Amino acid sequence: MALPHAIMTALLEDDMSGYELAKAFDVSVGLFWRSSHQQIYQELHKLADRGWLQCATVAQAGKPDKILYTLTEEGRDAMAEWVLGESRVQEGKDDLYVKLYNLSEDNANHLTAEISRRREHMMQRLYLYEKIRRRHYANPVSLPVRRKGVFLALLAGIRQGEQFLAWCDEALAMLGTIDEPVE
Amino acid sequence: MALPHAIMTALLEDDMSGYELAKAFDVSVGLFWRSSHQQIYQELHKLADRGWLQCATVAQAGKPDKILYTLTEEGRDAMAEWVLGESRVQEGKDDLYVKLYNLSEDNANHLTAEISRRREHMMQRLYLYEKIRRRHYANPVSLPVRRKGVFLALLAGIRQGEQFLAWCDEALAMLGTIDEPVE
DNA sequence: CGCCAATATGCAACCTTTTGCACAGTGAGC
DNA sequence: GCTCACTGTGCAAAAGGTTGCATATTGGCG
Repeated sequence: MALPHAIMTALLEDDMSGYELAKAFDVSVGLFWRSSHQQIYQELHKLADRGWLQCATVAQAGKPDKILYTLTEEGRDAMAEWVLGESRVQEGKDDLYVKLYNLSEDNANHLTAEISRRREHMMQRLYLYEKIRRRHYANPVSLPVRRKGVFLALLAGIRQGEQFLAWCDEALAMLGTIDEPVE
Repeated sequence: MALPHAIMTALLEDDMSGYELAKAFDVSVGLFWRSSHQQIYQELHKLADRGWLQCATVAQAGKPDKILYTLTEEGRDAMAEWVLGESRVQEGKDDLYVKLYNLSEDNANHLTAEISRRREHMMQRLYLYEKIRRRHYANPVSLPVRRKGVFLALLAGIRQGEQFLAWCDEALAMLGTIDEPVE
């Protein structure tokens, strides 16, 4: 289970509140381990209880108070240890492919539309990836070690995305040859 | 949630028992929606209660009795309806990438080993995919409609797998440039 | 006969994730 | 003053999934 570690990863460099964390997630580790703000708040409590995070209420000008979380030494140690553990192969779960097992003349149009939507969604995702890449990882060879790891994760996202677009095109071409049912 | 529908998909062509289903899963829909036998047995009960499956105890020679499940008309209707619904984009969750966010000299060797293991695992998976492809989907254009859908799912698996292997090689090359810490 | 492996089904406890809701402070605009 | 949007935190219930155990039949091997 990686959520607590994904959260601590986000806190490696910056102290953050739950709200900030939830937003930062959308453009960093969260790209590889998504979760909702409810889950994040809950997990932050657990991590603080375990002594891996420390928290402090901070007053802000023009905004409600926030609770700032800081990674403790114990937290850093736990992270280092976790990385050295076994990680299980993540098996895919995507109902799009289950639906494809049920392809028929009746639903070919619908599935075509779903794949188009997925394609569109992935294009946006790739646009985000490329923006991050250009901004922070233009020259990967010169990066410090940790950032090289982040770059590799980003690269995996980019490659997967590009591959998915190509598959969508193949799939759409094939689905285009299926005739609609006569009414 | 697609588990019930993945199960019904597996029962589209053949009636099966929970045990047979669990095994069939490993080489068909289960490739895209994995689940444990416990979950399958549980779900079969629910589906039978809902009237989407019918069950019958069957005596066997040389083996314990089994409970054979058959898709009902209601079940088929529910499937057809489900395919036409919205399916949400499946966000990836893989701790390998979270771990890469924590790359350091201390864990580079470990992560190299993990990626190698993943690569090996994916090679085996691809071998299975290719075996299925050669055996059943050598000439996709001539397939009946439903089988074309299955082929497209298979193709997605193959493409994703090949892309992953290529990424592993890139990652391993980059990790190879990181020096071990001096003891 | 005893033991193991394969076939076959299932419960119960637990953990994780999702869903829907609730509350409260602040600034901007009407 | 009212409403809206954004910031900020959280609970509670339900659904989904994992882990570990329990049980029973049959056939094969030593």
